[in-house]
Amino acid sequence: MSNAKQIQLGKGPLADSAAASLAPMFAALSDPTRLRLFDLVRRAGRDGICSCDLTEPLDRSQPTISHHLKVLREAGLVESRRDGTWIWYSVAPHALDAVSQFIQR
Amino acid sequence: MSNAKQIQLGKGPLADSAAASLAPMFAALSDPTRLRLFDLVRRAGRDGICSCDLTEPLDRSQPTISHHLKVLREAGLVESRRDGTWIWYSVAPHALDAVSQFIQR
DNA sequence: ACCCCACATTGATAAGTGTCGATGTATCCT
DNA sequence: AGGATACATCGACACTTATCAATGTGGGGT
Repeated sequence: MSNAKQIQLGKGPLADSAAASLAPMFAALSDPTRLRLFDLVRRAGRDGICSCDLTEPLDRSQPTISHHLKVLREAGLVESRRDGTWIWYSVAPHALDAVSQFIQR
Repeated sequence: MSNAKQIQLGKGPLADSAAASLAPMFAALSDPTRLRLFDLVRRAGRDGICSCDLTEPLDRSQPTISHHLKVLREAGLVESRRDGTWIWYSVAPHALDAVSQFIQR
């Protein structure tokens, strides 16, 4: 199932509900560490990237990375897939569609 | 003079400095009230919109709106122009260029 | 000079956030 | 079963933030 929210961006002023749905996505990208984290995941493409390969390049503790990944996941920007001991993260399909739609409008 | 930061988005992983420059822009849009505020300013086009016309539709106090406008201004997203007693806000040129560039990359 | 209006700033408060060490949990291997 | 590894959760801390009432500021108008 998809975690993506259906955000209705009509032609009129931005609705209260649309703003409430959009804001968390921007919030998920509002931290430098999380931005780089998302960038690393995105670069990994379809296969995704193992969480264990994210801790070192970002110079943060394992719990901190885990926390940020959770934020990205709950914002619907990334997905996780379990593979034995490892967990692979990849960009959720249409992750940035709503954001992109708002930006160019 | 322009308040826009020159953000270098190369081909490699998102640099620490780029993330640090980009994050505040996302942060400026990470609040529902501020999102709608920015949307209202953007809809006003070149002429801009008076601050006094923003308080009522957003259902927030005057100091709160003033605070949010300051955040948007310091993020380089909007500009202000004084006209007697009133202050007119408009979208800064190329305001969302860096954000847009990051999104589609 | 005076008052009114538009807006900014201050101070306060409640809530949220980034970070880490410690601990918990799940999976694999032997 | 027992140990090792990958990841999540908890608890704590310092810091930030969204909000408002009260107050400050600065430009008209009379």
